[in-house]
Amino acid sequence: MLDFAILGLLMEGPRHGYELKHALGELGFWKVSFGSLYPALRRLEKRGAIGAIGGTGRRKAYAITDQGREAFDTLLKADPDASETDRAFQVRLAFLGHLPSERRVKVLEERRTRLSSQLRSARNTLVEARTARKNTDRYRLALMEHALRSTEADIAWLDGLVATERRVATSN
Amino acid sequence: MLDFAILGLLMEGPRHGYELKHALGELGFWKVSFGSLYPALRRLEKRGAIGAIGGTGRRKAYAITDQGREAFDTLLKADPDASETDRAFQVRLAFLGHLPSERRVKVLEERRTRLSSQLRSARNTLVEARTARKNTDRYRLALMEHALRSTEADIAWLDGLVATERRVATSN
DNA sequence: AAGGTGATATATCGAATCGATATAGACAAA
DNA sequence: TTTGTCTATATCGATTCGATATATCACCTT
Repeated sequence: MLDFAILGLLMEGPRHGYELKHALGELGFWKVSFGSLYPALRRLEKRGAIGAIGGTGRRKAYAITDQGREAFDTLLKADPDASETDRAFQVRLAFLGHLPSERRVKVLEERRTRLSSQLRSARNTLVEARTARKNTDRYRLALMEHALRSTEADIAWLDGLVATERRVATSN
Repeated sequence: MLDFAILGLLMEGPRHGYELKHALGELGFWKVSFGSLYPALRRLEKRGAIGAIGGTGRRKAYAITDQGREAFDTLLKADPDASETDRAFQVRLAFLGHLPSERRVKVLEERRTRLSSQLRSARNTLVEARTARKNTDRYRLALMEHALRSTEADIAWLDGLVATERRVATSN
């Protein structure tokens, strides 16, 4: 998924490593480490998906190649399987604009389905943990409740995104 | 941190691997993989922090040793440095009950400080991204806004925990 | 009783990622 | 000049992940 993210960012123009790290970090959900980033750049370069173009001084700017654009498209269009990570979804979301509108809604709704089922099982676990007989630690209960509420918030957020997407789509 | 989590769970009694995985998963923030868990168990066993006690049939139950209890205590009391991961904090929180009340409040407030500064920089990034001249993609803006709101929610949650902790502490 | 199925449980592999650290140029301040 | 801070690339060892293999147990069906 880091490869996908790098390709996505380079779709908008050349960047060097440090810039890519910051651009990813600004999205708010992934402070990628140098130990991941630089090896990934070399991976992509070896595959011919990106190419180093001369940067200023010590900087080493990379640009996406035609082959890289193809790889990005493939990853973008591959429909996310059920086991997709939170992070994988967020990366996908960051570049969702590259997909046509119907596809976007589909991605969002699949994610919603997944979160809903997570929510259901989290609720079950929580009511169990609350039974006096288990006597779960206060802080652990707090963690469970917080995770549950975060998931609820995520679902509401997704609903908002779907609503916006439909509104924008029909207004065209 | 996985080691810490395992030790913490074993503080309450012997468990086998599968149980540990589920117990961690139920906390809602970490679905640890077998590829992490079993090597961790062996790591801890080699260090003498845990010991295998005969489990039923195919199960291999582990119990914490005196040395393990010491290791747990050390990790518990080590004050978290600024670079502590989200996950590290959550694990710490899961076992915060083992600390005396004043210490708990300190941990919570340090975390709050950290999140506040994250929030500030996220806000700055967001207003920048919103300027017309940058013309940031809609979904990327949505991600940034969502991350920001999640952080706000986390802070509010922490405030609640601190309030509860103080209330409980003074009522004793 | 025999066979099938699904949940439980341990184990291991290669790859991705992390966190820490080293190095060094650019630029500013003292 | 020296000192320090920010930018930038790079690499190391350890951790964690995701996938997969394998075996056992519990339960159901025939």
